[in-house]
Amino acid sequence: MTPLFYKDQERFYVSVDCLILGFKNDKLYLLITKRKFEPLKGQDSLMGGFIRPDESLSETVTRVVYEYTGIQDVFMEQVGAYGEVGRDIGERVISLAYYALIDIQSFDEQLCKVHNARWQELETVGELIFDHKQILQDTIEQLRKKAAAEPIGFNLLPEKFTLPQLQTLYEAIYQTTLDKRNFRKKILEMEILEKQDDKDKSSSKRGAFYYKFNKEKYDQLLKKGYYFSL
Amino acid sequence: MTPLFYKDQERFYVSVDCLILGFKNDKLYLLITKRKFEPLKGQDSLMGGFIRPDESLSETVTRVVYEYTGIQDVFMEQVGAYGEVGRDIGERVISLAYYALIDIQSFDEQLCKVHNARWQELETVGELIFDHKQILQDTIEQLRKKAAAEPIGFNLLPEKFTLPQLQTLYEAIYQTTLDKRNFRKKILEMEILEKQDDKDKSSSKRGAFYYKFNKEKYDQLLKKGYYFSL
DNA sequence: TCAAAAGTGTTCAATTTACACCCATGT
DNA sequence: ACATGGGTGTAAATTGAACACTTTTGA
Repeated sequence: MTPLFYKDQERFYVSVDCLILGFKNDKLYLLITKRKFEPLKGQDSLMGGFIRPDESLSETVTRVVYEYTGIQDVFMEQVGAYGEVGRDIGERVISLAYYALIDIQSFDEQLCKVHNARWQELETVGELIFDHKQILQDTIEQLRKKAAAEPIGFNLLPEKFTLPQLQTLYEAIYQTTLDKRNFRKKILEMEILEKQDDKDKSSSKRGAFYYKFNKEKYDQLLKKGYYFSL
Repeated sequence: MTPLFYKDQERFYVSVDCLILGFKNDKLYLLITKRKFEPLKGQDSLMGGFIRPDESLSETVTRVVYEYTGIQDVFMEQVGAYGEVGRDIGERVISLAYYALIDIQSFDEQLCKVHNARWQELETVGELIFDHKQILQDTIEQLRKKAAAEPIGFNLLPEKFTLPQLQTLYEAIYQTTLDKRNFRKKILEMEILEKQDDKDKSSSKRGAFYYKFNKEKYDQLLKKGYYFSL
Protein backbone atom coordinates (compact mmCIF):
# COMPACT_ATOMS: atom_id res chain seq x y z
CA MET A 1 0.00 0.00 0.00
CA THR A 2 3.03 2.25 0.17
CA PRO A 3 2.99 4.33 -3.00
CA LEU A 4 5.54 3.29 -5.55
CA PHE A 5 6.89 6.79 -5.92
CA TYR A 6 8.14 6.84 -2.35
CA LYS A 7 9.84 3.49 -2.72
CA ASP A 8 12.06 4.85 -5.45
CA GLN A 9 13.54 7.37 -3.05
CA GLU A 10 16.60 7.11 -0.90
CA ARG A 11 16.26 7.04 2.84
CA PHE A 12 18.55 8.73 5.35
CA TYR A 13 19.71 8.45 8.88
CA VAL A 14 18.10 11.25 10.84
CA SER A 15 19.22 12.27 14.29
CA VAL A 16 18.49 15.01 16.73
CA ASP A 17 21.23 17.00 18.41
CA CYS A 18 20.22 18.54 21.70
CA LEU A 19 21.77 21.61 23.20
CA ILE A 20 20.93 21.31 26.85
CA LEU A 21 21.42 24.62 28.60
CA GLY A 22 21.49 25.43 32.28
CA PHE A 23 22.23 28.47 34.44
CA LYS A 24 24.41 28.52 37.55
CA ASN A 25 27.06 30.76 39.10
CA ASP A 26 25.69 33.66 37.05
CA LYS A 27 26.65 31.89 33.82
CA LEU A 28 25.07 29.76 31.13
CA TYR A 29 26.33 26.23 30.76
CA LEU A 30 26.07 23.71 27.95
CA LEU A 31 25.95 20.00 28.63
CA ILE A 32 28.65 18.30 26.60
CA THR A 33 29.35 14.60 26.30
CA LYS A 34 32.18 12.44 25.12
CA ARG A 35 30.99 10.62 22.03
CA LYS A 36 30.36 6.98 22.79
CA PHE A 37 31.02 5.36 19.43
CA GLU A 38 33.14 5.61 16.32
CA PRO A 39 33.97 7.66 14.43
CA LEU A 40 35.48 10.31 16.72
CA LYS A 41 34.70 8.26 19.80
CA GLY A 42 35.67 10.17 22.94
CA GLN A 43 35.55 13.61 21.44
CA ASP A 44 33.34 16.42 22.66
CA SER A 45 29.89 16.37 21.20
CA LEU A 46 26.36 17.58 21.70
CA MET A 47 23.85 15.11 23.08
CA GLY A 48 22.38 13.22 20.21
CA GLY A 49 20.10 10.39 19.33
CA PHE A 50 18.69 8.74 16.26
CA ILE A 51 15.04 9.14 15.47
CA ARG A 52 12.95 6.04 15.89
CA PRO A 53 10.14 5.10 13.53
CA ASP A 54 7.42 5.59 16.11
CA GLU A 55 8.71 8.90 17.43
CA SER A 56 7.99 12.45 16.42
CA LEU A 57 10.97 14.78 16.45
CA SER A 58 10.07 16.35 19.76
CA GLU A 59 9.55 12.92 21.27
CA THR A 60 13.07 12.00 20.30
CA VAL A 61 14.36 15.18 21.89
CA THR A 62 12.34 14.50 25.02
CA ARG A 63 13.80 11.00 25.21
CA VAL A 64 17.37 12.19 24.75
CA VAL A 65 17.02 15.01 27.24
CA TYR A 66 15.50 12.65 29.77
CA GLU A 67 18.27 10.16 29.25
CA TYR A 68 20.99 12.73 29.90
CA THR A 69 19.32 14.83 32.60
CA GLY A 70 16.57 12.80 34.21
CA ILE A 71 14.23 15.71 33.51
CA GLN A 72 10.85 15.42 31.84
CA ASP A 73 8.56 18.13 30.47
CA VAL A 74 11.42 20.26 29.37
CA PHE A 75 11.14 23.45 27.38
CA MET A 76 12.64 23.03 23.93
CA GLU A 77 12.78 24.78 20.61
CA GLN A 78 13.95 23.71 17.22
CA VAL A 79 17.05 25.41 15.91
CA GLY A 80 17.13 23.90 12.46
CA ALA A 81 18.09 21.08 10.16
CA TYR A 82 21.71 20.40 9.29
CA GLY A 83 22.24 18.30 6.22
CA GLU A 84 25.52 18.96 4.44
CA VAL A 85 26.55 15.78 2.68
CA GLY A 86 29.80 15.30 4.57
CA ARG A 87 28.87 16.80 7.92
CA ASP A 88 28.99 13.44 9.70
CA ILE A 89 32.16 11.67 8.69
CA GLY A 90 30.78 8.19 9.39
CA GLU A 91 27.68 8.07 7.26
CA ARG A 92 25.38 10.67 5.86
CA VAL A 93 23.21 11.83 8.75
CA ILE A 94 20.73 14.65 8.63
CA SER A 95 20.50 16.23 12.03
CA LEU A 96 17.74 18.27 13.57
CA ALA A 97 19.01 20.56 16.28
CA TYR A 98 16.99 21.57 19.32
CA TYR A 99 17.93 23.49 22.38
CA ALA A 100 16.42 22.67 25.73
CA LEU A 101 16.37 24.95 28.76
CA ILE A 102 16.49 23.23 32.11
CA ASP A 103 16.54 24.22 35.73
CA ILE A 104 19.98 23.01 36.60
CA GLN A 105 18.90 22.47 40.23
CA SER A 106 16.75 19.54 39.23
CA PHE A 107 19.54 17.99 37.20
CA ASP A 108 20.74 14.60 38.29
CA GLU A 109 24.49 15.02 38.71
CA GLN A 110 24.97 11.25 38.73
CA LEU A 111 24.13 11.12 35.06
CA CYS A 112 27.28 13.06 34.21
CA LYS A 113 29.37 10.08 35.19
CA VAL A 114 27.13 7.61 33.45
CA HIS A 115 27.37 9.49 30.16
CA ASN A 116 30.81 11.01 30.41
CA ALA A 117 29.11 14.37 30.33
CA ARG A 118 29.99 17.73 31.83
CA TRP A 119 28.65 21.24 32.10
CA GLN A 120 30.79 23.61 30.11
CA GLU A 121 30.50 27.38 30.46
CA LEU A 122 28.87 28.52 27.24
CA GLU A 123 31.43 31.16 26.33
CA THR A 124 34.33 28.74 26.77
CA VAL A 125 33.09 25.80 24.74
CA GLY A 126 35.99 24.50 22.64
CA GLU A 127 36.06 22.28 19.62
CA LEU A 128 33.10 20.01 19.02
CA ILE A 129 32.71 17.26 16.46
CA PHE A 130 31.22 17.72 13.00
CA ASP A 131 29.28 20.98 12.65
CA HIS A 132 28.24 21.06 16.31
CA LYS A 133 30.11 24.29 16.95
CA GLN A 134 28.17 25.96 14.18
CA ILE A 135 24.95 24.58 15.58
CA LEU A 136 25.91 26.09 18.92
CA GLN A 137 26.50 29.52 17.36
CA ASP A 138 23.13 29.38 15.65
CA THR A 139 21.51 28.33 18.90
CA ILE A 140 22.99 31.19 20.89
CA GLU A 141 21.82 33.68 18.31
CA GLN A 142 18.33 32.21 18.26
CA LEU A 143 18.15 32.01 22.04
CA ARG A 144 19.05 35.69 22.36
CA LYS A 145 16.31 36.75 20.00
CA LYS A 146 13.77 34.44 21.57
CA ALA A 147 14.61 35.39 25.12
CA ALA A 148 14.14 39.05 24.23
CA ALA A 149 10.70 38.48 22.75
CA GLU A 150 9.18 35.71 24.86
CA PRO A 151 9.35 34.76 28.52
CA ILE A 152 11.42 31.63 28.08
CA GLY A 153 14.22 32.54 30.47
CA PHE A 154 12.20 31.31 33.42
CA ASN A 155 12.79 27.76 32.21
CA LEU A 156 16.39 28.16 33.29
CA LEU A 157 15.46 29.14 36.84
CA PRO A 158 13.80 27.35 39.75
CA GLU A 159 10.10 27.99 40.18
CA LYS A 160 10.92 30.66 42.75
CA PHE A 161 13.67 33.09 41.84
CA THR A 162 14.79 36.58 42.78
CA LEU A 163 15.02 39.64 40.58
CA PRO A 164 18.83 39.83 40.91
CA GLN A 165 18.93 36.22 39.73
CA LEU A 166 16.69 36.99 36.79
CA GLN A 167 18.80 39.97 35.85
CA THR A 168 22.08 38.05 35.90
CA LEU A 169 20.40 35.41 33.78
CA TYR A 170 19.56 37.94 31.10
CA GLU A 171 23.01 39.44 31.40
CA ALA A 172 24.43 36.00 30.74
CA ILE A 173 22.17 35.46 27.75
CA TYR A 174 22.91 38.83 26.16
CA GLN A 175 26.52 38.96 27.35
CA THR A 176 26.13 42.47 28.58
CA THR A 177 25.32 44.33 31.77
CA LEU A 178 21.90 45.76 32.42
CA ASP A 179 20.84 48.69 34.53
CA LYS A 180 19.26 47.37 37.69
CA ARG A 181 16.51 49.98 37.98
CA ASN A 182 15.56 49.86 34.32
CA PHE A 183 15.51 46.09 34.33
CA ARG A 184 13.30 45.86 37.40
CA LYS A 185 10.96 48.56 36.18
CA LYS A 186 10.52 46.84 32.84
CA ILE A 187 9.88 43.34 34.11
CA LEU A 188 7.62 44.45 36.96
CA GLU A 189 5.54 46.73 34.73
CA MET A 190 4.52 43.70 32.70
CA GLU A 191 2.82 42.29 35.77
CA ILE A 192 3.65 38.72 34.91
CA LEU A 193 5.60 38.10 38.11
CA GLU A 194 4.11 37.25 41.46
CA LYS A 195 5.99 38.48 44.46
CA GLN A 196 6.31 35.87 47.23
CA ASP A 197 6.41 36.56 50.93
CA ASP A 198 9.72 34.87 51.56
CA LYS A 199 13.26 35.81 50.67
CA ASP A 200 16.37 34.19 49.36
CA LYS A 201 19.08 34.95 51.88
CA SER A 202 21.77 32.85 50.25
CA SER A 203 23.47 35.72 48.50
CA SER A 204 22.96 38.66 50.82
CA LYS A 205 22.24 39.46 54.41
CA ARG A 206 19.21 41.50 53.61
CA GLY A 207 17.77 38.85 51.35
CA ALA A 208 15.95 39.26 48.05
CA PHE A 209 12.26 38.55 47.62
CA TYR A 210 11.30 35.51 45.64
CA TYR A 211 9.07 35.87 42.59
CA LYS A 212 7.19 33.36 40.46
CA PHE A 213 6.40 33.63 36.78
CA ASN A 214 2.63 33.66 36.27
CA LYS A 215 1.85 32.07 32.94
CA GLU A 216 -1.88 32.82 33.16
CA LYS A 217 -1.23 36.54 33.53
CA TYR A 218 1.16 36.37 30.59
CA ASP A 219 -1.43 34.67 28.40
CA GLN A 220 -4.02 37.33 29.28
CA LEU A 221 -1.49 39.98 28.36
CA LEU A 222 -0.99 38.37 24.97
CA LYS A 223 -4.70 38.41 24.28
CA LYS A 224 -4.76 42.14 24.95
CA GLY A 225 -2.03 42.64 22.39
CA TYR A 226 0.80 43.38 24.80
CA TYR A 227 4.10 41.74 24.17
CA PHE A 228 6.90 40.55 26.35
CA SER A 229 10.20 42.25 25.69
CA LEU A 230 13.40 42.45 27.70
CA MET B 1 33.84 1.05 6.96
CA THR B 2 30.44 2.37 7.99
CA PRO B 3 30.32 2.15 11.76
CA LEU B 4 28.15 -0.63 13.05
CA PHE B 5 26.20 1.67 15.34
CA TYR B 6 24.78 3.59 12.42
CA LYS B 7 23.72 0.42 10.63
CA ASP B 8 21.45 -0.50 13.50
CA GLN B 9 19.42 2.63 12.96
CA GLU B 10 16.34 3.17 10.89
CA ARG B 11 16.48 5.38 7.88
CA PHE B 12 13.79 7.80 6.73
CA TYR B 13 12.49 9.48 3.66
CA VAL B 14 13.47 13.11 3.83
CA SER B 15 11.99 15.76 1.59
CA VAL B 16 12.10 19.49 1.29
CA ASP B 17 8.96 21.56 0.95
CA CYS B 18 9.49 24.90 -0.74
CA LEU B 19 7.34 27.94 -0.21
CA ILE B 20 8.02 29.99 -3.28
CA LEU B 21 6.85 33.55 -2.75
CA GLY B 22 6.43 36.33 -5.26
CA PHE B 23 5.04 39.88 -5.25
CA LYS B 24 2.73 41.37 -7.86
CA ASN B 25 -0.39 43.57 -7.93
CA ASP B 26 0.58 44.89 -4.51
CA LYS B 27 0.13 41.44 -3.01
CA LEU B 28 2.20 38.45 -2.00
CA TYR B 29 1.60 35.21 -3.87
CA LEU B 30 2.47 31.64 -3.05
CA LEU B 31 3.21 29.13 -5.78
CA ILE B 32 0.97 26.12 -5.32
CA THR B 33 0.96 22.91 -7.30
CA LYS B 34 -1.38 19.99 -7.81
CA ARG B 35 0.27 16.96 -6.31
CA LYS B 36 1.51 14.64 -9.03
CA PHE B 37 1.31 11.27 -7.33
CA GLU B 38 -0.64 9.26 -4.82
CA PRO B 39 -1.72 9.61 -2.13
CA LEU B 40 -3.79 12.79 -2.49
CA LYS B 41 -2.85 13.12 -6.15
CA GLY B 42 -4.31 16.32 -7.61
CA GLN B 43 -4.69 18.18 -4.34
CA ASP B 44 -3.08 21.50 -3.55
CA SER B 45 0.40 21.20 -2.19
CA LEU B 46 3.62 23.06 -1.65
CA MET B 47 6.44 22.38 -4.08
CA GLY B 48 8.39 19.44 -2.80
CA GLY B 49 11.18 17.11 -3.63
CA PHE B 50 13.02 14.24 -2.04
CA ILE B 51 16.58 14.72 -0.96
CA ARG B 52 19.17 12.90 -3.00
CA PRO B 53 22.21 11.24 -1.50
CA ASP B 54 24.66 13.64 -3.12
CA GLU B 55 22.72 16.81 -2.30
CA SER B 56 22.88 19.12 0.65
CA LEU B 57 19.55 20.45 1.82
CA SER B 58 19.97 23.81 0.14
CA GLU B 59 20.99 22.08 -3.07
CA THR B 60 17.75 20.17 -3.03
CA VAL B 61 15.82 23.39 -2.53
CA THR B 62 17.76 25.06 -5.32
CA ARG B 63 16.93 22.17 -7.61
CA VAL B 64 13.23 22.20 -6.76
CA VAL B 65 12.93 25.96 -7.08
CA TYR B 66 14.72 25.86 -10.43
CA GLU B 67 12.46 23.09 -11.64
CA TYR B 68 9.30 25.03 -10.81
CA THR B 69 10.43 28.56 -11.63
CA GLY B 70 13.39 28.41 -13.96
CA ILE B 71 15.23 30.69 -11.54
CA GLN B 72 18.69 30.07 -10.16
CA ASP B 73 20.53 31.79 -7.32
CA VAL B 74 17.41 32.32 -5.34
CA PHE B 75 17.22 33.72 -1.83
CA MET B 76 16.03 31.07 0.59
CA GLU B 77 15.76 30.47 4.29
CA GLN B 78 14.98 27.43 6.33
CA VAL B 79 11.70 27.44 8.18
CA GLY B 80 12.08 24.21 10.07
CA ALA B 81 11.78 20.47 10.20
CA TYR B 82 8.40 18.77 10.29
CA GLY B 83 8.43 15.23 11.49
CA GLU B 84 5.19 14.10 13.11
CA VAL B 85 4.83 10.38 12.59
CA GLY B 86 1.64 10.55 10.58
CA ARG B 87 2.08 13.88 8.82
CA ASP B 88 2.44 12.26 5.40
CA ILE B 89 -0.30 9.71 4.99
CA GLY B 90 1.62 7.64 2.44
CA GLU B 91 4.80 6.81 4.27
CA ARG B 92 6.70 8.45 7.07
CA VAL B 93 8.46 11.44 5.56
CA ILE B 94 10.41 14.02 7.48
CA SER B 95 10.17 17.30 5.68
CA LEU B 96 12.44 20.32 5.82
CA ALA B 97 10.62 23.50 4.90
CA TYR B 98 12.28 26.44 3.19
CA TYR B 99 10.84 29.60 1.81
CA ALA B 100 12.28 31.20 -1.29
CA LEU B 101 11.75 34.79 -2.39
CA ILE B 102 11.75 35.38 -6.11
CA ASP B 103 11.33 38.29 -8.44
CA ILE B 104 8.10 37.25 -10.07
CA GLN B 105 9.05 39.15 -13.25
CA SER B 106 11.76 36.62 -14.05
CA PHE B 107 9.39 33.71 -13.48
CA ASP B 108 8.75 31.48 -16.44
CA GLU B 109 4.95 31.39 -16.77
CA GLN B 110 5.15 28.36 -19.03
CA LEU B 111 6.20 26.23 -16.10
CA CYS B 112 2.83 26.71 -14.47
CA LYS B 113 1.24 24.57 -17.15
CA VAL B 114 3.98 21.97 -17.06
CA HIS B 115 3.59 21.49 -13.32
CA ASN B 116 -0.07 22.24 -12.84
CA ALA B 117 1.00 25.14 -10.69
CA ARG B 118 -0.54 28.50 -9.97
CA TRP B 119 0.14 31.68 -8.04
CA GLN B 120 -2.27 31.99 -5.15
CA GLU B 121 -2.67 35.21 -3.20
CA LEU B 122 -1.10 34.52 0.17
CA GLU B 123 -4.04 35.60 2.31
CA THR B 124 -6.48 33.44 0.36
CA VAL B 125 -4.62 30.15 0.34
CA GLY B 126 -7.11 27.38 1.08
CA GLU B 127 -6.63 23.84 2.21
CA LEU B 128 -3.28 22.22 1.53
CA ILE B 129 -2.27 18.61 1.99
CA PHE B 130 -0.69 17.19 5.13
CA ASP B 131 0.66 19.90 7.43
CA HIS B 132 1.46 22.30 4.62
CA LYS B 133 -0.98 24.89 5.89
CA GLN B 134 0.80 24.91 9.24
CA ILE B 135 4.12 25.23 7.47
CA LEU B 136 2.71 28.21 5.63
CA GLN B 137 1.62 29.88 8.86
CA ASP B 138 5.05 29.36 10.37
CA THR B 139 6.64 30.74 7.22
CA ILE B 140 4.57 33.91 7.21
CA GLU B 141 5.41 34.54 10.83
CA GLN B 142 9.10 33.98 10.21
CA LEU B 143 9.10 36.09 7.07
CA ARG B 144 7.56 39.01 8.93
CA LYS B 145 10.19 38.92 11.63
CA LYS B 146 13.01 38.49 9.16
CA ALA B 147 11.81 41.21 6.80
CA ALA B 148 11.66 43.63 9.70
CA ALA B 149 15.21 42.93 10.77
CA GLU B 150 17.10 42.25 7.55
CA PRO B 151 16.91 43.63 4.03
CA ILE B 152 15.46 40.52 2.43
CA GLY B 153 12.42 42.16 0.85
CA PHE B 154 14.46 43.28 -2.13
CA ASN B 155 14.57 39.67 -3.29
CA LEU B 156 10.89 39.99 -4.13
CA LEU B 157 11.44 43.01 -6.38
CA PRO B 158 13.23 43.59 -9.65
CA GLU B 159 16.73 45.00 -9.41
CA LYS B 160 15.31 48.48 -9.97
CA PHE B 161 12.22 49.38 -7.98
CA THR B 162 10.43 52.48 -6.74
CA LEU B 163 9.77 53.58 -3.19
CA PRO B 164 5.98 53.23 -3.58
CA GLN B 165 6.60 49.67 -4.75
CA LEU B 166 8.83 48.97 -1.79
CA GLN B 167 6.27 50.38 0.58
CA THR B 168 3.39 48.31 -0.77
CA LEU B 169 5.64 45.27 -0.52
CA TYR B 170 6.16 45.86 3.18
CA GLU B 171 2.49 46.60 3.61
CA ALA B 172 1.75 43.23 2.04
CA ILE B 173 4.23 41.46 4.26
CA TYR B 174 2.98 43.05 7.48
CA GLN B 175 -0.65 43.19 6.37
CA THR B 176 -0.97 46.77 7.46
CA THR B 177 -0.69 50.25 6.03
CA LEU B 178 2.37 52.38 6.55
CA ASP B 179 2.76 56.13 6.64
CA LYS B 180 4.40 57.22 3.40
CA ARG B 181 6.58 59.93 4.88
CA ASN B 182 7.75 57.87 7.83
CA PHE B 183 8.48 54.90 5.61
CA ARG B 184 10.52 56.92 3.11
CA LYS B 185 12.40 58.75 5.84
CA LYS B 186 13.34 55.52 7.56
CA ILE B 187 14.52 53.61 4.52
CA LEU B 188 16.37 56.57 3.00
CA GLU B 189 18.13 57.43 6.25
CA MET B 190 19.78 54.02 6.20
CA GLU B 191 21.55 55.01 3.00
CA ILE B 192 21.43 51.54 1.55
CA LEU B 193 19.45 52.58 -1.53
CA GLU B 194 20.87 54.15 -4.64
CA LYS B 195 18.63 56.54 -6.49
CA GLN B 196 18.64 56.06 -10.24
CA ASP B 197 18.20 58.76 -12.85
CA ASP B 198 15.20 57.20 -14.54
CA LYS B 199 11.62 56.80 -13.48
CA ASP B 200 8.93 54.18 -13.56
CA LYS B 201 5.97 55.74 -15.34
CA SER B 202 3.82 52.63 -15.39
CA SER B 203 1.73 53.54 -12.37
CA SER B 204 1.56 57.32 -12.49
CA LYS B 205 1.85 60.17 -14.92
CA ARG B 206 4.51 61.89 -12.91
CA GLY B 207 6.55 58.75 -12.52
CA ALA B 208 8.49 57.48 -9.50
CA PHE B 209 12.27 57.34 -9.36
CA TYR B 210 13.90 53.94 -9.47
CA TYR B 211 16.19 52.83 -6.67
CA LYS B 212 18.60 49.94 -6.30
CA PHE B 213 19.53 48.13 -3.13
CA ASN B 214 23.25 48.50 -2.46
CA LYS B 215 24.50 45.44 -0.65
CA GLU B 216 28.02 46.83 -0.17
CA LYS B 217 26.69 49.84 1.69
CA TYR B 218 24.53 47.57 3.81
CA ASP B 219 27.50 45.40 4.76
CA GLN B 220 29.51 48.48 5.76
CA LEU B 221 26.60 49.58 7.89
CA LEU B 222 26.57 46.22 9.66
CA LYS B 223 30.26 46.52 10.49
CA LYS B 224 29.62 49.86 12.12
CA GLY B 225 26.98 48.26 14.32
CA TYR B 226 23.93 49.78 12.65
CA TYR B 227 21.01 47.53 11.97
CA PHE B 228 18.35 47.37 9.34
CA SER B 229 14.85 47.73 10.64
CA LEU B 230 11.57 48.49 8.96
C1' DT C 1 -7.83 71.65 -16.36
C1' DC C 2 -8.11 68.03 -13.64
C1' DA C 3 -7.33 63.54 -11.79
C1' DA C 4 -3.90 60.54 -9.79
C1' DA C 5 0.12 59.26 -7.77
C1' DA C 6 4.90 61.15 -6.12
C1' DG C 7 7.26 63.68 -3.13
C1' DT C 8 8.43 66.42 1.13
C1' DG C 9 9.12 68.35 7.33
C1' DT C 10 7.57 69.33 11.65
C1' DT C 11 5.37 68.57 16.04
C1' DC C 12 3.99 65.74 19.76
C1' DA C 13 3.97 61.46 22.40
C1' DA C 14 6.16 57.44 23.95
C1' DT C 15 10.00 54.90 24.98
C1' DT C 16 14.56 54.23 26.43
C1' DT C 17 18.60 55.51 28.76
C1' DA C 18 21.41 57.40 32.32
C1' DC C 19 22.16 58.03 36.89
C1' DA C 20 22.88 57.98 43.00
C1' DC C 21 21.30 57.17 47.26
C1' DC C 22 19.03 54.71 51.26
C1' DC C 23 17.74 50.05 53.33
C1' DA C 24 18.13 45.74 55.80
C1' DT C 25 20.81 42.50 58.04
C1' DG C 26 24.56 39.22 59.55
C1' DT C 27 29.03 39.38 61.19
C1' DA D 1 29.41 49.80 63.22
C1' DC D 2 30.24 48.37 58.89
C1' DA D 3 30.26 45.80 54.71
C1' DT D 4 27.33 43.68 51.32
C1' DG D 5 23.94 43.21 48.16
C1' DG D 6 18.68 44.75 47.71
C1' DG D 7 15.71 48.12 46.56
C1' DT D 8 13.82 52.66 44.65
C1' DG D 9 12.48 57.50 41.02
C1' DT D 10 13.41 61.26 37.95
C1' DA D 11 15.20 63.90 34.13
C1' DA D 12 17.21 63.97 29.44
C1' DA D 13 17.59 62.01 25.02
C1' DT D 14 16.09 59.31 21.49
C1' DT D 15 12.81 57.18 18.78
C1' DG D 16 8.36 56.52 16.78
C1' DA D 17 3.77 58.30 15.35
C1' DA D 18 0.68 61.56 13.47
C1' DC D 19 -0.33 64.68 10.11
C1' DA D 20 -1.42 68.07 4.89
C1' DC D 21 -0.01 70.21 1.19
C1' DT D 22 2.62 70.91 -3.36
C1' DT D 23 4.38 68.84 -7.69
C1' DT D 24 4.22 66.59 -12.06
C1' DT D 25 2.11 65.17 -16.15
C1' DG D 26 -0.89 62.42 -19.37
C1' DA D 27 -5.42 62.20 -20.74
